[in-house]
This record gives sequence, structure tokens and C-alpha cells, in this order.
Amino acid sequence: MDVSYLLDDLNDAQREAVSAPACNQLILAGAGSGKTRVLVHRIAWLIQVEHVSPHSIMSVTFTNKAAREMRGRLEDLLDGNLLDSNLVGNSRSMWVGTFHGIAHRLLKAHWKILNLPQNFQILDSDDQLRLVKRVCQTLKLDETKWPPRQAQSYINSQKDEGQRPQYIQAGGDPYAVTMLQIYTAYEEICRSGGLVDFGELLLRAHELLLNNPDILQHYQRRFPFILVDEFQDTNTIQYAWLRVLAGNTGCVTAVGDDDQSIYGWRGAKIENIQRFTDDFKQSQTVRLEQNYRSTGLILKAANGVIQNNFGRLGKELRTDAGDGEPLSLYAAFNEHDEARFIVESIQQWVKEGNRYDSIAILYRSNAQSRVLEEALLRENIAYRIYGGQRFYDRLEIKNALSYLRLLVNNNDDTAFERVINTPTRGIGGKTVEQIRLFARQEGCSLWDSAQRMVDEKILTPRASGAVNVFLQLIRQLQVQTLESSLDEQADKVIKQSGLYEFHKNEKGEKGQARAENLEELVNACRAFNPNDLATQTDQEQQEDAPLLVQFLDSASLDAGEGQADEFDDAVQLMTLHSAKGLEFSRVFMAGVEENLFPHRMSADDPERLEEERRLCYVGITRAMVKLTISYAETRRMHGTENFNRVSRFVKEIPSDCISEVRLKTQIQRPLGYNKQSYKKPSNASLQEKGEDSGYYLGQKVTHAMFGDGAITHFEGQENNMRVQVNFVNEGSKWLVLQYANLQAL
DNA sequence: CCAGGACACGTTTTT
DNA sequence: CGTGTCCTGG
Repeated sequence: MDVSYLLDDLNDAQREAVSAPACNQLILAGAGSGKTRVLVHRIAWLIQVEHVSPHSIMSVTFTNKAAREMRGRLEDLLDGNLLDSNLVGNSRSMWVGTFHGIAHRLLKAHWKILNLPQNFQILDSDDQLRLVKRVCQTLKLDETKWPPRQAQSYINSQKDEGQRPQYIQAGGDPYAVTMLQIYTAYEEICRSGGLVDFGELLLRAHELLLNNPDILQHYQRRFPFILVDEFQDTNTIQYAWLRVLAGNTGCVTAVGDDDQSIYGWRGAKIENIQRFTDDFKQSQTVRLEQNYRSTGLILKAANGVIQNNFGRLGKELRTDAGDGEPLSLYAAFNEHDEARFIVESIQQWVKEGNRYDSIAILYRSNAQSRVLEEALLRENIAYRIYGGQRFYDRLEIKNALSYLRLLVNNNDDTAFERVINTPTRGIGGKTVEQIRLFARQEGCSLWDSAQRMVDEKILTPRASGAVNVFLQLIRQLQVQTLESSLDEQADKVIKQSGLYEFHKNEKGEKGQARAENLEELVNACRAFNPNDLATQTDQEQQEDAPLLVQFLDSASLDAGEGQADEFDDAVQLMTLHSAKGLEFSRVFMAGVEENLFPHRMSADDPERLEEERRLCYVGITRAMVKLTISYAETRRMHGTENFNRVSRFVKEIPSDCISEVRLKTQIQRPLGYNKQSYKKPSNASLQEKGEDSGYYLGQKVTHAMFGDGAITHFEGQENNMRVQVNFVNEGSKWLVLQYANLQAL
């Protein structure tokens, strides 16, 4: 059998990883080093050379997008080259999915032993927050003192750490005591209502294996080969689950990059990748350091920055490509100047024959996008913002899905509450509260409670009528869509419930957009094919659930990225976090200033600072051809002017990689402009400070080394006072007044 | 029900 | 400054 296609076109390190005889393997894959390719070829190698049945392989990712890509590329590779068609068919029996998707599947298969209802509901973070709010109300907690959001994140981080409430020691700490109280009550509601949040999926999947030796043994035999992508992003419970599942016999291939670990703040443990070789015995480590994405100078800059981190597993990117253009650094006066500069550079780049969609503008925080958008809008440049609200999280979509969920299961209280008065049908909060109360008394669902309150005439005639209309509507839809296809079903539901009209009539462009999204949902239903799911169905599952149920489950676990509106040729705007995994010919990193990047909140904790540095490394390595870094000397944040210095990360870039962009015209900042922006500073006026010093804004001065210039900013007081001077020949500089020895002109 | 005002808040985000 | 949330009065 000719398997050369599996190793052709790979470099030495890649070949070593693909053909490794070792059981456990850690693949440290630098940015742009062909990671997915290696992973896919490794799986194909196992199947074709090691004769591992696809049935025995599990491949785990973090996002559905990654899972889909993995399966797609694997099928492409195998379809073209596998002669044994039996194996091709079998490749579908491999499990490829997200941690959550696979956990969900385990819970679905073993619902009985887990004491879950067969049709347990998945709570997304929105549902979860509503529930936490209700718990706080029930416990009569002051919402201002104990914000439900905080409680929610407490619960989630406890679950990420594998902590059940009964094992948490609150001690005498009133914060911990209250949080624990909420957690405990929340969990009780979830248990009795058959509700499972995202963290619970992982926690239950872990407990399932831990507490049931026979089930564990079954899966250990079934999956002797496990591959995990983005291993540096695993959290405590995911790592624990993997260790249990692998046991002493399973072979784990972990692919990741400790230098790209940027999700510590949501529970990811970089330690997991660092301790892999200790916990998974006799593993071999392969480093993929050859980069196929960026020019030499971009990589040199990236390496220069990341080498300032301690405790790295060690890796240095290299390329056969030439140096390329140096990085550019632009010191803007303020965020508007920065945006203007970026837009002009974009226009220039496009004039040189490049497309808009080869460009990305990356920033640390979402708030930065507004000014950039305005500048793009002014010049009529199409742009797309990544990572806004996700499709299945949108209000109108959640409403539509709630109707569908009610059709499947009348007793779905979360869905019931959501749509009983959406669109408005005269059922107010008081009526709903009564229904809720009665349900609690009788220990029944909201649906049953509502039905009985109508039947037994407990409600006022008016409320009763309205509630009955709602109950009838749902029943009617149930009957009418019995024979319908999924998309017909969705279409009928959104139209006949009045949801479509309701959203369409919302004022402004919002109505239009929401109506379009609802139509898009129908399209998504039409396109839905359970076989496309990254997690496949197989014989172990007793019987296939109805299509609608499968669709709803997949909607709960998938952001629905495909449904986002995409422009053809647009500049891409996104945070540095959402840029991970992507690449662009031309990258702008904006707002690279102290206090913004690294963010103020991370600056004094060394570990968090290192994570910021990794984020910077991620940003730099997105660029293929040209990287431009910019920062603003003045930036308006939260309504006040901030004077930030260039980020320490810029100083970590070797100086021969980067060239500073000079202003095209000197005295770019007309003094009137500056004065204007200083008209309304609050009491501690900067102008006053300036006057204290004997200098004034706009003052022409001369400096022994830098020549002539004009004062544009003041900062600090007395001995620490610094002034910013825009020099005719040297550009703008901050100087400590005490030492600068300026001469007034 | 909804418009409008007071008020709080202000990294990063997937499932 | 800007946005989102909550509350109130019509």
C-alpha cells in the first residue's frame, strides 16, 4: 500500500509527529506551523499504516468550527487516497467533536444512570443568568450586593475546577458563604428541572466515567486513541476527564502551543500542557517550529517578544522566507489620528492591488472598534466585525427556538417563560408569577400549571383567556406540523406564533435585521443534516431522536457561525483573542499602549502579564506580509483623557525589525485642535498644570538635541511633570521637564 | 406597553 | 463618553 501521500510535502518534524511510534505524544505546534495538517495526517496514518480502526479514534477540539474543519479535511484526505472503501465509510464512526459535544453525547447515552431526564435541556449562558437571577430573588439577596453575574461566573468557575457545592469549604468568608448558597440552590433547581449548563456537561461526563467502572472500561476499550487540539486551552475538568478516559492504556496525542495560551481568565490551565509529559507516560515531544505563514522579520519580532516569558516549554519559529518588510510603528496623537492613519494605510495597500479582506485590524478590547469603524465608514470602506453576538444567541432566534422547544416538550419551563408573552398577548408579569407559584405548589411544570389554572378557573377570566390562547396556539402548532419537514416546521412556527411579524415591526433597522435572521433560521433548518454534525451518531445510541430534537441540541452547542452575515471583500475587525487561528496578509495592531495592552487589570500580576504577552505574540504571528503597530499618546477612555506610553511589548521587539513611521507633514496637530480638546477638562485642568510650570500649551520650544518643536501635552506634577513636544525634525516625544532643559522661543 | 430618565459600569469569550 | 439596565410615569 502506498502511503507516501501521508508524508510527502511534510518537513522532518511534521513527519516525525505523523509517523510517531510512541503512544502518548505532545506536539508543540508554533503559530503557522501546519498544525491541523499534522493532526489530520496523523489520524490518517493511524488508520492506514497502524491499521487502527476509525471506530477506535476520538478527536477533541474546542470549537465546532475546528471540529468541522478537522472532519472535512480528514475526509478529503482519505477520500482521495483510501482504496478500501470500507474504511472510508468507517471513518464516520470516528468521534470528532468538541469537549462539550462529546460530553453531551455521553450524557445522552447514559441519561438513566445519571438520573437525568432523557430529554434534558441544555442551558446556555443567557438561560443560566436568568435562572441565577431567580435564585437570588428567591433567596432574597440584594442584587446590588450580590450581582447575579458574579454568582454566575462563580458557579461556572467552580464547575470548571470540578467542584460540587457539597465539597466546597466556605469557611467564615461571607462572600464564599453567599456564593455557595446560591450555587447550592441553583444546582438543586437544575437537578429537579433536568437542566444542564455547559460546565455541567463536562462535570457529569467526568463523574460518569469516574463512578461507573464498567462504562469507563467500555469507553477505554472503544477509544484507545485520543487526539486533542489546542491543548493549552484545556481546563481542570477537561484535563481530568481526559486522564480518566485514557487510563493506563489509552494513547493521547496532545497538540498545542503554550505560547498561545490566552484563555487563563476563563479557566484554561497552561499547566496542563506543561505537565503533560509527566502525567502521560513515555510520551515523545515534537516541536513544529517551521513557520509557513510570515516573513522573517515578523517572526523575529514575535520571538523577541515571547522570549520574555518564563517557564516556556521552548520553541522558536523560523522560516525559509526572506526577511520581508520591517514592521511599522506609528505614534498617533489620539485614537482618531490612529484610525485615520490606519484607514489611509489601508487605502494605500489596496491601491497597490490588494484586497480589503487581506487586512485585519486587531485590538485588545471591543470598545476600540467604534472609532475605527467611524473612520472606515467615512471613507466608505466595507468592514466586518468578528465576534459580535452569535447567531443562536440572538433574541429573536432564541424566541423562535423556544417555540420549537415547547413543541417538542410542553414541560420545558425555560422555553415556556420565554415566549408565553412574546409576542405580547396580554399575559403580564403578575399572571406569570401566579403560574410559577402554582407550579411550585403542585410540583408540576409551568405548562401543566397554566393548563390547570385555566381549567379550574383560578385565574381572572381575562388572564385565563389570554393564557388559553397561548396553550391552544402551541397545541395547534404541534398538530399542524406533525408531518412537516424541519424548515416548514420552523417557518410555520415563526409565522403563526406572530413572532415574525412582531420582530419585523420593531422600529428602525432592527426589525428588518431580526426578520432576516428569522428567515435565516428557516434556511439553517433546511440545510440541517445531522450527519454533518461533528459528533456522529452511531450504533451505540439506541435510536435516532427526532430531527427537531437533534437540531435543537445542535443549536444549543453551536454558535452558528455560518449564519453570520458575511461581506465579500471587507476589512476584518476583531479582538486579538478572536484572531487566534486566523491569518492575514496585512495586520494592524491598534492601541498598543501601556494600560490598554497590556491591560491595566493585568499589569501587576506576573502571570496575567505573561498571558498579555502571549496575546501580543498571537497578534504578531497573524501577519503574513506586513504588520503595522500603532498607539495613541492620548486616548479617551471612559470619558476621560488618558496619556499612555507605548506598550512595553513594543520595546521587546528587536529594533532592527521595526521602523517608526514619521509624520508626513510636520506640525500635524494644529494647536487649535489641541486647545479644543482641552476646553472642557474637569477641575484639575491640564492647562493649569502647564501654567504652573511656566510653559503653556502650544508653546514653541527648542531642545539641545531634538531642535525646535511645540508643546502638545502636559502630564504629572511638579518634579515629575512631563511634557510632550512635537519636534519639527524628530516627531513627538515625551520629556521630563526637570531634565529636558527646554528653551522657550 | 413604552419612552425616557436615572444610574452603574467600563478586558478578553466558547460551549 | 457610550452603552446597557432598571425603574417610573403616562
